[in-house]
Amino acid sequence: MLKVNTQRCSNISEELEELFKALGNINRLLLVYRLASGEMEKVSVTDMARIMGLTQPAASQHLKILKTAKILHAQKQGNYIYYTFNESALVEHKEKIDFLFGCLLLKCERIEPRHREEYKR
Amino acid sequence: MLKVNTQRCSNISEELEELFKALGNINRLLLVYRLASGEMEKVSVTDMARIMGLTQPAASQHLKILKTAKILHAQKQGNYIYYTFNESALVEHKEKIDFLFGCLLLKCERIEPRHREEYKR
DNA sequence: AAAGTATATAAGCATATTCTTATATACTTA
DNA sequence: TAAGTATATAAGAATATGCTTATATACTTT
Repeated sequence: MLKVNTQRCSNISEELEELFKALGNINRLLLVYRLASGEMEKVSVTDMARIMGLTQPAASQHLKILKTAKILHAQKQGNYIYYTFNESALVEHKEKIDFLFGCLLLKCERIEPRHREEYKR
Repeated sequence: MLKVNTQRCSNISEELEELFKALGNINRLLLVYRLASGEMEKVSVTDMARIMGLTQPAASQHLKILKTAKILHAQKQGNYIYYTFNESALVEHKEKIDFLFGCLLLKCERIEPRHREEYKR
C-alpha cells in the first residue's frame, strides 16, 4: 500500500485552501498571469485598478488577498507600493501542489483500467 | 524579454479558475487528499457524507462540483456511483499549473535582489 | 407491488465574497 | 500650509457559495 502521512495531508490542505481560494478568482488569476507572462514585472494598486477595470479599493482588496496568501508581497518604491511575486513562499506553494498532484496521479496509476468507464445517468 | 503567449494565459486562466475554485474548499480538498493518500480509492456520495460529517445532498453537491471541474469522474459499480480521479483531465490540470508556476518562478529569477525587501506599513 | 437504498435536484436560508461609496492615513508637491 | 496622489479601511449592497429540508428518480430487495 502507498504510504502517505495523513497528518501532513491535513495540514497542507488548510494551507492549500487559502492558496486555491486566492487564485480561484478571475481578476486575481489574470493579474498573476500578467505578472508571470513578463508583461509587467510589478503592479501597484493604481495599476491593477486601471488594467483590470476595477475601482481603487477593489484592487487594494484583491492585492491584500494575494499578499495574505503569500503569492505576492509588497515593496515600497518611490511613491508607489509595488506588489511582486513572493518567490520563497511560491516555491513552497509549488512544492505542496506537486506533493498533492504527485500522490494523486500516482494513485490514478493504481486503479484498474476496467473500472474506468464513465457513468452518465 | 521572456516571450509568453498572452492568449494562452487568458484561456488557461479561465480553465484554472474553475479548478482552483473547486479545490478552494476545505471539505472538497480534504476529500481529494483522502483519495490521493490511498486511504480510499473511490468515494460514493454516502461515503463522503459519512466521512466528512455532511448531509447526503451536501456531499452530492460537492462531488458534482469536483466532477464538473474534471477532478473526479463518476462510475457506477453495483448499487453505488463511485467518484474517482479523472486521470486524463488531472494530467492536463497539472500541465496548466506547471505552466503558470513555471512562468511565475522564472519571472522571480529575473527580478533584481535589491528590490526584494518587504514593505510593511 | 411495496419498501428500502443511493443519488440528484429544487428551494430557501445563512454565510462568504466582491463590489461600491465614503473616508482615513501617509506622503509629496505646489 | 494646502492640494494632490497613493493606498487602506469601514460599512453596506449585490452576488455567490454552502448548507438545510423536502422531494424526485432509479434501482434493488422483500
